[in-house]
Amino acid sequence: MENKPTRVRLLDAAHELMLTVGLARATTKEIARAAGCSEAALYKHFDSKEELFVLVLTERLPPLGPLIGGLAAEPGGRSLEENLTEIAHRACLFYEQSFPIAASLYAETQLKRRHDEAMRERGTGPHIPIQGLDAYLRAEQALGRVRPDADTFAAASLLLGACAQRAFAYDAAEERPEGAEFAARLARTLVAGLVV
Amino acid sequence: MENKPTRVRLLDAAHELMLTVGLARATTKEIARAAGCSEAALYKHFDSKEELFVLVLTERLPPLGPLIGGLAAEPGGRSLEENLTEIAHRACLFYEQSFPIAASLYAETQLKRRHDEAMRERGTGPHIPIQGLDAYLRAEQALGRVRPDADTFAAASLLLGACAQRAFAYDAAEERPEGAEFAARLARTLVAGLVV
DNA sequence: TGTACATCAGTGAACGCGCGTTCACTGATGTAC
DNA sequence: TGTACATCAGTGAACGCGCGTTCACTGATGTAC
Repeated sequence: MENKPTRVRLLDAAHELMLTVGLARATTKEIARAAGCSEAALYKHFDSKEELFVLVLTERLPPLGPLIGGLAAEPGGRSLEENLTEIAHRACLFYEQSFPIAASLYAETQLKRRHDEAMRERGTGPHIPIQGLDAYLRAEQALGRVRPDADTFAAASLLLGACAQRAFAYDAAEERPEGAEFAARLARTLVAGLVV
Repeated sequence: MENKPTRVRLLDAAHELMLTVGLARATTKEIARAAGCSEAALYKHFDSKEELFVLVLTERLPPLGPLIGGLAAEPGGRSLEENLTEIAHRACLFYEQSFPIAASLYAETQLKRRHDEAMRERGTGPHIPIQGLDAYLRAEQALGRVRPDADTFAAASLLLGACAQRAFAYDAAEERPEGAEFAARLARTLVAGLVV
């Protein structure tokens, strides 16, 4: 198929199938076929189908936490609203990509528990980006660019929550709001508030 | 088991198993066992396992849209922040209950498409509450209780997004924020904004 | 009231199928002397 | 250089199992005369 190593082709194929047909129909037969090798070859590279899935989850889903953590380390720079817009934009892209796969774990609660455990041990997880954004906002607060009595955790939850929900709320609808513009609108609204 | 009709016991059992072991392991054998009848009886009441699942999805998941729609019809009353707190609180409970089941559809994209189609035809779906809250905020805007230049759609996305994300972001963590307090913090932050 | 038949909710046992996994094997490449 | 053996990535065919589904059947209840 391609000239990548078989192991990589198998991870690619599993990832692709999890997105297109879903976890439940991503069978070893289909994965092997998409990777251009035999099912037996799959078992030369991975102990089990479940191990392959866990590796896709931990290796293929891009981390959002570090990205936000970096910003928290050096607040200031461009305006608060500009920084929040960029964070929201990246979060939109991140959730768009990772949500469908992460969500499908709810169909296999046992696999989900195993994955949750693995994330907890590695100190990561879906609540980490919220913590990171919270930390960034507190750093801005220290610089006087955020109101001293503002609830930074609630603000972080609002911004990232909207980006995450965007990934699934428009699946049944015609189309979802475009990421960049959506991010800018969220940031502006969060910064300014609803009343004067 | 209980003295409800068999059909209802089967729906209950399917619902319960979807939550506990997940869609993938909610087999006809287990559902029948939990309902206290034979697998054959299941097929007397439902054409297929998939039909049973679709019925759980459409009949058992409480609607959030109407609840918010009702508020939009009569804005005013208590303060804006109080109204938003109540909406957020109810949204937290709603997503907590429905998210795990709705998410597991991502593991079976074919079943998901069928369910998306059914929702579209009934004029419902996960984006409807956002529209409803948007409409409510515009009504408050007309009353002068929301800034005239505020982005009501962005605000609705922020508030409900945070409530939805709460349902899944804390699964791997120790515990999730308590709903009522979380709702109040979100509402206050959204109303007031981050800068003066 | 008794008899004959119809309807209904439900069952135990079997069916075929597709799944994850393993088996014995192959052909190509590397290595020791 | 030739020979003998080791290693390695990979295969085709089979395995047993659990799944969704169907089959022929049962016992209880209703109904006509």
